[in-house]
Amino acid sequence: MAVTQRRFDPERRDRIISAALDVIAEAGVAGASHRKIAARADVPLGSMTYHFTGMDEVLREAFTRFAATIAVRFEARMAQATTFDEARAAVVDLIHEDLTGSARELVLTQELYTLAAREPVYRKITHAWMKQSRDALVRHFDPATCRMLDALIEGLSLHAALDTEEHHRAATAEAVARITTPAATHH
Amino acid sequence: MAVTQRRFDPERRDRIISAALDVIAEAGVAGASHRKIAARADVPLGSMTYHFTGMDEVLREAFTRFAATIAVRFEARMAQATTFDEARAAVVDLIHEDLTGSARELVLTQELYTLAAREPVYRKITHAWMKQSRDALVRHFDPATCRMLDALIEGLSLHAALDTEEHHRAATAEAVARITTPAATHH
DNA sequence: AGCCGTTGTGTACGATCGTACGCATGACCG
DNA sequence: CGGTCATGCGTACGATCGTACACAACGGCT
Repeated sequence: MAVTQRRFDPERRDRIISAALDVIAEAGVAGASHRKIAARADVPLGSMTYHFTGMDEVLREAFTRFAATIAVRFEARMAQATTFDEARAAVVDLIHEDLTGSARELVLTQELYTLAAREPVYRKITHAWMKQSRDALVRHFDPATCRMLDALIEGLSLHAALDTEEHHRAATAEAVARITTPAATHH
Repeated sequence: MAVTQRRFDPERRDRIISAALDVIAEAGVAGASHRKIAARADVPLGSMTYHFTGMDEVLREAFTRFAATIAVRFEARMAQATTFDEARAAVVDLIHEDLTGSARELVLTQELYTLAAREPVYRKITHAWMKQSRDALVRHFDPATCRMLDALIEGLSLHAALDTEEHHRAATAEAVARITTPAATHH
């Protein structure tokens, strides 16, 4: 019956990972089960244990892909900028366009951080993500500033996403301007 | 005989909430169950449904208490400062002493944020927390700066906690100095 | 063409979950 | 001092979970 196409289906594994991200976005890591993910990916339950050693492996691969996706967009956004001012503007765009809009991405990011807070394995993923972000920034700013700016982006995005009142671009731009301006040395 | 004191035992409810925080810190919201929490609090399973309508209520009260605890410490730290420079130093201390050290608090914070990212009910808790933090800052900085500084604190704490390499106080101090120094106006 | 081994699937089991509900227990009042 | 009723507990049930394992389905080799 033209049905199964069982051997050599590399797409199956990918579909499971995508489905896992969907399920996690909707129900959280807490609510993600082999059964739900299998149903969402339209694969039999047995496929889960066949393709993955356990839920941990699914989560690790899912979040690795997720982090890579976001990081690539981050890099693309920063690569467009050529001048210092454009770089600053790009950061503001990044916070307001990319990192704030989607509830799905906010949720997935937080789920990942929660895992990373508890288990070092997931921290590798966040660490790679952070490094990739800083590498995208270092073309425009000095290394020390990159760290501060990266942290500021993180905080502003999170607060903008969780806060009820709207955050204005002007305020973000001001914050970015400040953090990228060396303070007068004093002692 | 002063023993069981079944009626009017307000301590029981509190113990359950404390136990819930312990369990969540260890096993995450995902791994927290009525049974585990009851066992940890040394109360019968039936007490869970008796004192709370469901897990949601337990989580809400637990995280409300947690957020209040952290916020109070935040306020205490900031209240010690009298001058502008002391306030800046207090912020640096806050990041390095209070917010980075404990794995338990990192985990609980992230678990809360994850819930807040998905459900508005929990966002009320984070919102109140953020407001309380900003109120503690506003004695020393202007409102706009408070928002930026609050976001910076969030980002720096998170990155310091998740990053493998050590973050130095000097870098934090520099970031705080920058964010609390108005940028030269330009247009 | 027909066997064979790899690849993938269906199912059944034991554990654990939240919740409902009947009953013990002790406080309070007459 | 004893009856009554709100308070709190033990237990049992149905649902859902991850996983093991027997077996179906096919490509390749002779």
